[in-house]
Amino acid sequence: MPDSVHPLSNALEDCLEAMLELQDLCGTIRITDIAARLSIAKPTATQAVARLKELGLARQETYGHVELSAEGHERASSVRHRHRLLRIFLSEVLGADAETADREACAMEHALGSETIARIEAFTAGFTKRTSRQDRGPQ
Amino acid sequence: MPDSVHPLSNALEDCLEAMLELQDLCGTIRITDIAARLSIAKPTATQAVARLKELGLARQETYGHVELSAEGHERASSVRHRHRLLRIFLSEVLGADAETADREACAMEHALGSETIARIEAFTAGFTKRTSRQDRGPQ
DNA sequence: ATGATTTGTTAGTAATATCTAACTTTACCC
DNA sequence: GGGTAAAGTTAGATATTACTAACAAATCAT
Repeated sequence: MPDSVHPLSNALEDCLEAMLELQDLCGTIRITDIAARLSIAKPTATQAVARLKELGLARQETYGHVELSAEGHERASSVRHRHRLLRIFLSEVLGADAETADREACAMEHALGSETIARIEAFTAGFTKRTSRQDRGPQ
Repeated sequence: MPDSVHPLSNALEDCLEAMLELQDLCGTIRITDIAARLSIAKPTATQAVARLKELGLARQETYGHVELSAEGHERASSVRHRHRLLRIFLSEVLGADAETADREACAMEHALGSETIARIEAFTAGFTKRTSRQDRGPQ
């Protein structure tokens, strides 16, 4: 492991998450696409990637394409997991509309520790089961 | 109204909240106490208050004591309300320990819109009622 | 009332996250 | 293959939030 569990800023976590999504969606990660996805200017994306490189979470040779390191991929997956979970919680459990759920999931994903995330996960799972069993279900 | 609903940064919302608590606890608001409550250096507190003054949310004559304006008080109350609600939600509904609930409520309070806050409020109220009616309750 | 303590401010620095403008590379097309 | 378009970088500026060190003002206690 390159470095212990340095906490990342919101901006860097968002960048990692965008990178993972782009990886899965396009097969490659480009500065321009990161910038578009996060609605930031390209130089801002360049700089964020530079920081992630310093932290050992990304790799890129100048003017080349960007890659997540193993650790970067892990961190990114964790962020994405939180995001998805919170989105579901906000929409399914609380009844928020899709757009609000996504926006606020993105804001919350940086605020909660893994313990709380696990609690929300369990709670959401229970809620969904309870709710989907319309009236009587299996006993 | 001095200014429309300028969104405030987390730091400024935290400052307003601390000021309101100090107002209620001590009757006065001092830079030193704001700094202590937020665990920031005194010059940082001075600076935050200066910004709040510019925004019409606080009043203070140099070296004098600090006050919330009517609008500042409103905003502060809103932040505190969110904080308290989220703390209850995290501890009562999700079962987080008191310390975690408070810390993460403080982080979440800046991330959620009033609509979502209202949803959490309703949900928590329902949950508490449902849960406190131990087994049978009325009917 | 004066000297020491506490409180508050100023000044200067740093890190983060932004931006725009200008430049350099790379890629693509004919 | 050479020129344009797209992608990426560099440089320089700004705002926010934070700090420490040094100073000024207010309070307090004897």
